[in-house]
Amino acid sequence: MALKIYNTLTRQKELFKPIKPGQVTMYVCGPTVYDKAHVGHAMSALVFDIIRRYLEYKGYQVKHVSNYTDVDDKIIQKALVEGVEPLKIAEKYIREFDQHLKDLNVLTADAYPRATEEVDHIIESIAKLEEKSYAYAGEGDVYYRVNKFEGYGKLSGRKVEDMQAGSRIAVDSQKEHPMDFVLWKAAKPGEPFWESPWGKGRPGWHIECSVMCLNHLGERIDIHGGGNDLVFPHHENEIAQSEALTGKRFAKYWVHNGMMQLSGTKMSKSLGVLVTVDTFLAEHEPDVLRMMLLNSSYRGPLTFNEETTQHAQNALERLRSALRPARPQGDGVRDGGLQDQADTTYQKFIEAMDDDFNTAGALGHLFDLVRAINQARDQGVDAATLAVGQDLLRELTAVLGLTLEREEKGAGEVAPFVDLLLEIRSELRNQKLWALSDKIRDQLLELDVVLEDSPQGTTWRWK
RNA sequence: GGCGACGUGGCCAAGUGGUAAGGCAGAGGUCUGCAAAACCUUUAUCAUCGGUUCGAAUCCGAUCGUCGCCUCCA
Repeated sequence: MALKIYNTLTRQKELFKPIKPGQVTMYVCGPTVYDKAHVGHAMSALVFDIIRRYLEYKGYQVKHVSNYTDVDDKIIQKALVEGVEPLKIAEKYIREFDQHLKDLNVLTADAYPRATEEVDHIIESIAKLEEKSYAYAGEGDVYYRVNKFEGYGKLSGRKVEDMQAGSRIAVDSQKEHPMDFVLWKAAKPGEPFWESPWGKGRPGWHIECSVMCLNHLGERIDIHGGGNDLVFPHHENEIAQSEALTGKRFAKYWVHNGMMQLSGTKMSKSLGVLVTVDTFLAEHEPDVLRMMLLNSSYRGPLTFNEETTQHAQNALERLRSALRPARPQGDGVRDGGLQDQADTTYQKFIEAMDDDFNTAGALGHLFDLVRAINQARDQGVDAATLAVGQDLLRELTAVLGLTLEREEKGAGEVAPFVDLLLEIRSELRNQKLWALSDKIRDQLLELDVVLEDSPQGTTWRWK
């Protein structure tokens, strides 16, 4: 079976063939750290986490790098307002984001480079671009000469002429052409700066990614990812820079995730329309967000609201229902067709995921397995038989990054006491003392312990 | 104005030529002392119009609508 990935560059699904067999290099654009992260940022991280997990599941060795933009206008502005060093601001939000990634069960990347740590390399690269006359300086700034790069616009499908027509681009007097973009920004008084051949200044936004990519992953990479709002100009400019520098095709597959929508528009920091990761995690478990993504296409927009969140929570519970143990004193019925269903599920899961990470389709197949497992349990199969389905479910949900089995708060210590209560309640029920036995059930529920009676006995679980 | 994505049941959503997966919600039922859970049954002709075809949600064209990018943005 072969994996296909939608490539923004060619606008079609392509057979995935990494540059080096068995190995994948993946660079994902991370956030500019000037404020708290919102669930849209988390979405991007989660999408590429799922992609990475699946690639690894398929046996690829993945080298994953994701950056932080830790110097730019907004960070400087925020620092000014708060009266602290810009780097402190960046540091604070990087730490927060790191913690979010951990909380969201995102696998740790091989490197998290920061712009400010690579300034030497950035300067070298700009100088090299200048040498090759892809760049020119003007009053302390350095610009990229867009018309010098032939393929400019190939990723976003625009033509330089068309964009000129749109009058939204402010014409900068230093620029030879309105579409030229800044590689190096001269420092204004009070701004952080680094010494360079063009004077004191700092890197422009686009160059850092080209340079960090080059440094950490090489001249050519397999997958370059980010939100689809980065296609233009950011990724277009990265291509222009990197390919001008190396003379080689930069990224083989450009992968972009859709935007998180809130009340009909893109969730965005600048618009102030957002739900922060903190807010979300205060009310929901991390898997809920992941579940929302899994139930839709990573490339399309994703509506975020109370309803879609609740749906995701409920769907998660449904997956978990399959992992409940076999009935106590099950009569040991064998099979129940679980093995067949497991085989089918596995095959269809792979098929769906191979089709440009069709997680919604893959989930659908997992739910078929869930039903089969629950059916088998109802039929009274023994634990070993049930495990055939459950083990596969655990394996495949793990590929998606879901952690179905939660750390139960002190379950070990509590269990004997709950079991004792169940024993007493069982005796009460035998004597038909319903009021008392219901009281035990109700009060345990208040402590988040759910009792479930069945003809074979009573089981309990955490709510 | 330019470029792009999309429009499937109450909601989310899969499905790219042969008469519509799955989840959530709803209804009915099985089980149960009751409840919960689970299980069973049940709810669509795919934005609109036209075309191609023996046959289209699936291909082509037009229309309407939604969203993104074109300025910082995951």
